[in-house]
Order: sequence, then structure tokens, then C-alpha cells
Amino acid sequence: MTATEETQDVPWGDVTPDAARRLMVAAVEAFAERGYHATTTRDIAGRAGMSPAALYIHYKTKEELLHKISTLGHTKAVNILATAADADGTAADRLAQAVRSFVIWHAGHHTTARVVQYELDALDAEHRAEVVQLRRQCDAAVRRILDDGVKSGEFEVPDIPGATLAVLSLCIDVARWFNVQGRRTPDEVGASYADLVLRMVGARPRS
Amino acid sequence: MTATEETQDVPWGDVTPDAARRLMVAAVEAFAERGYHATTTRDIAGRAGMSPAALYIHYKTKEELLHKISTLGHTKAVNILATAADADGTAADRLAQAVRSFVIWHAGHHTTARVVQYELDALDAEHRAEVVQLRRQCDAAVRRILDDGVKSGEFEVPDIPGATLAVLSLCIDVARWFNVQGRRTPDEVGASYADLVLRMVGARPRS
DNA sequence: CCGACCGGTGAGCAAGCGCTTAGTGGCTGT
DNA sequence: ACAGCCACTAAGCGCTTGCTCACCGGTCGG
Repeated sequence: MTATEETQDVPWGDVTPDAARRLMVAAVEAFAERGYHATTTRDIAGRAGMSPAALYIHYKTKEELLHKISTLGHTKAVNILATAADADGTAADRLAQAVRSFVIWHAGHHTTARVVQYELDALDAEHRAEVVQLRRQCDAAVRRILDDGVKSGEFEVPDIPGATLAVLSLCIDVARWFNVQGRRTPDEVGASYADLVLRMVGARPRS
Repeated sequence: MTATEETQDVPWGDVTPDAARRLMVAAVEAFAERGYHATTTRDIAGRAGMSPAALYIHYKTKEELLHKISTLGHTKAVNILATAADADGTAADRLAQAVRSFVIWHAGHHTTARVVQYELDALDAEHRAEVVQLRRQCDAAVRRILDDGVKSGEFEVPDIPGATLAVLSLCIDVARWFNVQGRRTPDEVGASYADLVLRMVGARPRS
């Protein structure tokens, strides 16, 4: 799976009806570009080619729209990391795969990722708590790999929670700086970051 | 210099008069907590114990306030990195010092850092261009260290621009996740991150 | 003793916000 | 052919926003 397969891979590909999906895509673009609070419902509707009132046929509030985007995005993130963590292979293979695919997603879908990672505070308390649960699952998946690697002697990590945080942090920040006009493709960044992370955890052949 | 020295080290310690500084501190807190667009001028003035109109005696607009905060913060960041880059010692020493002090600042002043790193888009075009120039100087300082380390054989880095980006990225993201209630102190995170970065660049004794 | 000065306030303006409601036009099943 | 339905719109409501302005009270030179 590469980041250029947009048609089927888009997280909200199965959002129906068509108008609801167009509104969601418009909202993701607007939120990523200007931020949730700087985006107006008129802007979202306008990008989707509809009147402002049309938004409220498909979504109860502007916040519900953000909540749906955030939940879909976080679910995708959990899937990516859990798939890599639960795969067969050495801890190094699984860590490299986790970082590579997570980074490719953050770069390839950096608009969605930006909303998912940086607009959490705009959710109301209940919705935020829901999403925080999904984030804990991301953390758990990476920690599982690092635990295994330390146990098998592949990794040398003095502080596993700290290293987990650092690995996720490095990947997440890709959403902030990645630019489509830039020189790097998502695949290149993914490969490069997988290497950097293996060095961070002191990876070496299984002893 | 540790992160607990607040009195003299605060970036806006020399902002005068007193009321202007109180407004700035209030704005930093509010922007960091809720984001620029979600913060009202009434909120800022209220936190500073003043009426909404008082803000406009000291600042022309809400955006000017953000601009001043952003400029002061970025100047501090450039100073930290340039000081480390231009110090004596091996490339490894200078890189460790750059990462340590940069991370300590991001953790210790994580409210300021959050505004500096994540509210860039809220600046108008002219002010943003100004601040982007300062960011380039941050990049240049780190790149200088990596260049030296590769030349001297201390580091093994296949892609210097990419590694520069990754190092800064790791440090910057500290502002997003760092929490005062958390277990880690700024100094601990700084030391831990300096180690991680040295591993990332494949640091080894000078050959 | 007093007038000029100036940091600060209370009240409020125009604009823009999220969201609602009454009404419309184009499909659908019979 | 036509009634029922529903996605969608035009208009606009109530409110908050960034910002302004007429006014106030303490301080200070003469």
C-alpha cells in the first residue's frame, strides 16, 4: 500500500450520502488549512458547493463534524499501528513497519492528520475523552513492540515509556511540517524515519 | 541554567510597561490553552485584571500581540541553538547541548513554545514571513553541527537536511505533549532526548 | 493650587458567527 | 398524472467578536 492510492484508501471513502462526504472532505481541508476555530460553517459549505444551511441536514453541529473526522482518523491510526505490532517477524521488523506506515499516512494524508493531531482541544469534553482512548491504543501498540524488542535483546532502551513517546512524537510531527510541494515523497520519509527510529532504540541482530 | 529559573529567564521579562507585560503573559497563557482564534480579547484583558479596552492602549490589534510573542519566542530559540552550534567542543558535545537546552526550553516554557510553534498560521502574511526567517536560522544552526560532525567522521548521516528536520521536529513536538503534571522534568526530558538524537546521527568517537 | 497629561474604564458599534426556519424544486411510487 | 417526500436554499435571528470613543481620576510641573 502506497500513499498515492487515494481512491480506495481515503478514510472517509465509505461516508454516505455523497453530500455528507463532500462536506467532510471540505471540512478536513478547511480545518487543516486554517484551524477549526478560524473555519466558518459558511466556508465549509462553500467549498462543498452548497449553502450554509445544508451542513445542518447531515451534521448536528460544526463540532460533530470535527468529532467524526477525528474518530475516523484516529481509528485509522490505531489500525496501522496495531497491524504492525501484531504482525509476525522480529521486533525490529515490526517497529520499522509501524513507523514506516504511520509516517506514510501522516505525510500522504497530512491534511487529515493535521486535524486529527492538532485539533483535539476543540472537541467537547465527552468527545475528547472518547478520542483520548483511541490515542492510548496507539501508545500501547508501539510500547508492545518496544517491550518485545527489549525482552529479546534486540533493542537497548533505558526508558520504554519515554522511548514510546519519542517514537510517536517524531511520527506525529510529520503532519505539521510535511508539504506536498516539498522534495520528499511520503514513502521516502517513511523509509528514512524507520531507519532513524531503529537507531534510536539501539537495534541490533537478535542475540 | 535550569528551567526553574523563571524570574530572570522569562523571555518577556524586559517588556515594559508593567501593564503591557501582564497583558502579554495573559495572552500567552490563553493562546497556549485554547489557541489564538478561540481566545477573545476580553479573555486576555480579564486574565490581566483589566478592561477589554486596555489592551488597545498597549497593542494595536490582537494579531500584533501574537506577533510580538512569536518574535520574542523565536529569537530566544535562535539564541539557544546558535549558542550551542557556535560553542567549542566536539560536534557530539554541541549537538547534545543544542538538543538539551532546546528541549528544556520547550518543556519549561511549554505555553510560550506552543504559541510559537503552532500559531504561526494566525499571523498575517508580512509578520509570518518575518518569523519564517528566524525559523530558517534555527534550521541553519542545527545543520551546521551535523555538517561538522559528518566532516569529522563523528556522525554517520546519509541525508543531512532530512536529519536536521527530524532533530528539530523531535524537539518541537515536546511543546505539544509536555505536561507540568507529568512525571518527567524538563531536565530529564532534555537529557533523554540528547541521548536519542546522538543515536539517531550514529555518533561515535572522533576518528 | 491647578491645568495638562495619560493610563485606564463603561458602553457600545459594525460585522461576522453558529444555527434555524419557512419554503422550493425535483425525484419517486402508484 | 400527481401526491408525498426530502435534500437543499434564502433569509435572517440572537449573540459574540474585535475594536472605538467619550469620559474619568491620579500624578506632576509651574
